Amino acid sequence: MASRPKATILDIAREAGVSKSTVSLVLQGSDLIRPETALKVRKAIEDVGYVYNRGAANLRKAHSNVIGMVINDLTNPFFAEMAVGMERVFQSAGIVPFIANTAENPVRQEEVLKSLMEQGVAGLIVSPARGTTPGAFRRIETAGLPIVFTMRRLPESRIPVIAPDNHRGAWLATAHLIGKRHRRLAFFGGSSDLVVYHERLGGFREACEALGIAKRDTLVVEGETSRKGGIACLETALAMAEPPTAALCFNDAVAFGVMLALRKRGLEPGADFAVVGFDDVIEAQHYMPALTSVAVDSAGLGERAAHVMLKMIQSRTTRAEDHIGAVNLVVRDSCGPDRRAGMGDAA
Amino acid sequence: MASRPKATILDIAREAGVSKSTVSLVLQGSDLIRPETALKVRKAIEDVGYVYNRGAANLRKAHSNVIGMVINDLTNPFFAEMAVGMERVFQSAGIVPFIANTAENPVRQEEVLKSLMEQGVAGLIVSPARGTTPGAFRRIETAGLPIVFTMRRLPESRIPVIAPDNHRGAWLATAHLIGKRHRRLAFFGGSSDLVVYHERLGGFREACEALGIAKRDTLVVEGETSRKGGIACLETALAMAEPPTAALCFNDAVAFGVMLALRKRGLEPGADFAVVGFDDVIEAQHYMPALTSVAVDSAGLGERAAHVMLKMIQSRTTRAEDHIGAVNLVVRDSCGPDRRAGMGDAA
DNA sequence: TTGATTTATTGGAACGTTCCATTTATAGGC
DNA sequence: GCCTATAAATGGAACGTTCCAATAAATCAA
Repeated sequence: MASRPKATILDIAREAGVSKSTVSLVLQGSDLIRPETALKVRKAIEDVGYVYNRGAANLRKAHSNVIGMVINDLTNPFFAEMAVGMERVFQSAGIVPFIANTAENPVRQEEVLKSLMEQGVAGLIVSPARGTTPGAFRRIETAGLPIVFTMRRLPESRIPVIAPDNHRGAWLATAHLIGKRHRRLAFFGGSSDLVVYHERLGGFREACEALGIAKRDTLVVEGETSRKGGIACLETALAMAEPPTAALCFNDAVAFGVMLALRKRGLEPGADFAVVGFDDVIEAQHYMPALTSVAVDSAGLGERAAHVMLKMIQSRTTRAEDHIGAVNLVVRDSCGPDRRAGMGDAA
Repeated sequence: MASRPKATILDIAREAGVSKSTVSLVLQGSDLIRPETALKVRKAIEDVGYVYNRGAANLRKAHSNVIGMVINDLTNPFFAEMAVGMERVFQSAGIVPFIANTAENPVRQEEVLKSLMEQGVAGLIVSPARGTTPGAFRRIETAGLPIVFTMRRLPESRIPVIAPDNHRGAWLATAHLIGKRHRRLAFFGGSSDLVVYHERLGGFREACEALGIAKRDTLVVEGETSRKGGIACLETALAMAEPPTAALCFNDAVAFGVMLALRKRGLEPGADFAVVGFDDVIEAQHYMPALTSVAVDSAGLGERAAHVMLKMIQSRTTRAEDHIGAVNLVVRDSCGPDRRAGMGDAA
């Protein structure tokens, strides 16, 4: 019961009547060992309740087989799905990734990265926390540790990025709204300290311009990227003199918030006000009404990132191509045509 | 750029013109070192781009400061919240927990546990995967490693458990339904290989019996603990000769599925069929109609589990009290009275 | 000045592995 | 029988820390 001094390969060696080197070789599955000897050793390993000390091994081997995944928000199903996609790939490569959550806190992120590095990880996949300072990854870069970013990029960093085509996604969604006869459009949620925000907002703006929506007929409301943020955005938008009739939301959480706020005001999402989300989390298809959203295949991007990381480790390089994942607009029930525009047409 | 041989305390010592012992002491913040010397050393640390090798340190120190959290399903917001609760506690204790996902796969769980142990974790918090074999944790127990279970318990294990009061929660929810005049009740979702299932179903059964619902008027449908499972459960239930008018669901995901299936059949959840969930995930309050559910405070239980773990590590013990968390029923809009019963009364 | 005491610093062994260079045992060729 | 080739097993140094015991330097009491 009491934790006796834990067994080492020397204990195994004694138990099996061989040398520590032999035990080491058995542990590594070497074929230099006679099968009967290996069997004997394996039995001893069981008997003494041995657990391998990877720390000691890494001291000699230099390269571990653990990879760190640093996620900005695990409670967001979008990032959770991405993490699971990565895990799938690593599992089949015989690697156990350790996940750490930063909760969008750059300080926490710093601690987490430090700890992971001290642990001697072979590589790092990071979805950076909001407000990450540009220098936060310099230590890692100078250490020559393979690292990739997912979903988010940092302003002037040269670290490879695996992310969806935010610009095109926003463009598609905006074009869809315009195609439904909406003429006064809003962009809801997000804040300008995120590169993703600029990408999505940029797509929105360009689509508006290209498809003949005047700048004065567009409204941009920054806000939290959560349901609460969405609720707030809608409130401010509807308080305007000439409120928009449709909104592209920074992400699905914001969109859900907008739909809730509409309902609370007795308005029907889709019929009375069109809303499009971004990310297409699983909940999107289950909401009432089902949410039209830009699908980014988070799990697929996670897998991709994992593959890139594996290749980097294998080829001992610290460079890799960026990958911009395809997106597509999944049209559901949350954006009918602008009613007033419709009526105007018919009349 | 190319990864030069990484710096060690010896490099620092040379750079700063002191001995490695001095560097080691500085690293540990010892007050045996003259402040000016410490400063000099710290500068050298920066200059050579040193990263601490915890593996090497653990070789001597025996006790690491990393804790493993093994979660059965990170994509389930219920478990994600719990994980975040734990993290909060560990963070303020200066500990970085490593999270690993098992995706309800006992084989994967085995790998993950092995890897965590090899890494030399100081303790383990585990939410066991479904179908975990009873012997899966023997290695850990014999190693004398502190371990606690959260949310789920194993049949004959003596490992401490932090879990909600499932029995009472189910009792409360069932009583609520009966109080709403429902007389034919169902229990939807879950499967009997989970202890939690028996606890919740037991609460349901006892409440029925105590409050005068005959066993033949209750229906139990096993199923996946997901939306899909909920949909399937409702289908089979409504295909019965005398279908139930209300259901307690194994968890919220099942409840969401049931509500979706009702809508698909043109029935209104709440008015036409009452549904109660379990866990009270954040989405519950945002659904239409808002879901009545048994709140278990997953984040709180996570925090509790983390505290227990810290205490175990600190007191070098492997035993701890079980903790059964209080639950309470959050009544929202998803269960009106049985219409027929109501009409019968009025007539 | 000398010896005792305190304050800073240091060398060296130890931790549990891996892996190279050896040694020992086994087999084959003649 | 001896020599060589192959197969199997082994000892020892090294990896980067910590920490004890020891030393060196500074301070103090006499």
